[in-house]
Amino acid sequence: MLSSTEENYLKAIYKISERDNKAASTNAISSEISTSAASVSDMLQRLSSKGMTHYEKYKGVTLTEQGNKIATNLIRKHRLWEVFLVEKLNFTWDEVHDLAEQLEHIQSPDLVNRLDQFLEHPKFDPHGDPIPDADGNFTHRRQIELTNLATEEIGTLVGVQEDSSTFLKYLDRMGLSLGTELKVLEKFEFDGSVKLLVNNKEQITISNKVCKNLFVKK
Amino acid sequence: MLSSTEENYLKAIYKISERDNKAASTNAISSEISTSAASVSDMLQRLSSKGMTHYEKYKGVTLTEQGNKIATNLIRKHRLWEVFLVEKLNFTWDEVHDLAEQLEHIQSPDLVNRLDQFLEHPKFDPHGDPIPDADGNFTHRRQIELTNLATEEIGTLVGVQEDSSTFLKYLDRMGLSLGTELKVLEKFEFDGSVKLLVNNKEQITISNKVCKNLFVKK
DNA sequence: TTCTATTTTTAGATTAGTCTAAATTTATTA
DNA sequence: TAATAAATTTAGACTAATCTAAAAATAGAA
Ligand SMILES: [Mn+2]
Ligand SMILES: [Mn+2]
Ligand SMILES: [Mn+2]
Ligand SMILES: [Mn+2]
Repeated sequence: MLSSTEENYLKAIYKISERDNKAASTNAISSEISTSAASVSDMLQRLSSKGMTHYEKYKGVTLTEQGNKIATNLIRKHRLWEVFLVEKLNFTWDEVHDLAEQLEHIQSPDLVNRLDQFLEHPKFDPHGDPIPDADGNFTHRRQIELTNLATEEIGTLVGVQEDSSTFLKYLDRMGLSLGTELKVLEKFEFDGSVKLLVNNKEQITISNKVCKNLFVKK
Repeated sequence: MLSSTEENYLKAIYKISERDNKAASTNAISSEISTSAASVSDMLQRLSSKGMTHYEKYKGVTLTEQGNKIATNLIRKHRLWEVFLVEKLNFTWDEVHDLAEQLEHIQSPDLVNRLDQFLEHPKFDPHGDPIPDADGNFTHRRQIELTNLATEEIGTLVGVQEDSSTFLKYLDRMGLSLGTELKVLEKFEFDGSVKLLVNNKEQITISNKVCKNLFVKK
């Protein structure tokens, strides 16, 4: 049984390895969880002695099968709780992440599966991220960055890269939510901003930075 | 903001003070939370310096208004989560306590009230214990120990003293649950055991120890 | 009231997780 | 390839929470 702290390290390693497709470096973990590199270095040795990670000094760290299983299960719990908070308790999508960060550490063999059943086995969380099943398998979805949509092409918003509260609130203000249909009207080469037709109604212009954080399905 | 550990001390102090109607002693707390008296003594000084308790060396400890508020809110959260687990996730009443012990420490100003709303403001938890409202007020119910029911009297089972899994499972086996109607058929003076008519159907005999753990409403 | 038993507190040590500063290793650049 | 920069690890210290053993205070009994 791992502590919440140890679990958070596993999650960070999982996230970084997936993003960069290589072993997670001490510094990467350090900035991911806002902890000093010295503390991270220390923890990596402990996690390895517990069989959670493969670690060679100065070479970075990867998850063992066991570590991967725990990390995946944490993600499963995190995302299921987010669905619960939005669907059942009517929280908004920008409010649930921090709460899920706490709830994902609740220890119970049964709870997560009962929650899954209660929510009717959702495949995606409120931010469009896939929820792994009990065996750790993710539903894969063909999605592309909005920046890769050509002029006149149409896509449906299915996910976001970032899930900071400020970004999500900005999307709400712009009338953008998961399922929204977007048509690219014009792409401005100057700064990469894009003019969109939203749900065949309003026209809005969003910056390149926003574009890069939106995933659509053609 | 207090740690889970500190919160558990406040809960223990609350529980003991209520039960014994006096300041909680170091030893009482020690046995309540299975921690050495030395550790308790140490923690009591810390809690007092944080304004959570009134503490005088060798004289025991009581909660301040602030400490009381936090303890009451923990009980509120604990019991609401128990209702959630039983009503929504179909856990049995003997499975939920340990999970609620974890869930009660989730920090969120909003969560508990939304949960309360989602559950439609339950007044009692699955063990018949009252759930305090947002202001800390408990619903009081006139209930008596089953041992105080005379022969031929009828009562409805509304609560249990103990909520250990073994006791609750025993009650399940005997066909006893909250709401069950009980008629006292015979009281055996020899060992204090009692013969009951359950829901006007079966007859069972239960020990004095069991009797003392059951609350009924006439 | 005085001795003894019980309760409580203090002293000193331990573990997890963290930090800063210093040392070491690896990577980059001239 | 040698010097320098960056990344990583080690050393040493701190806090929260715990323990055991010892000291001190209180309560109970003779
Ligand atoms: Mn999240
Ligand atoms: Mn999410
Ligand atoms: Mn309980
Ligand atoms: Mn209960």
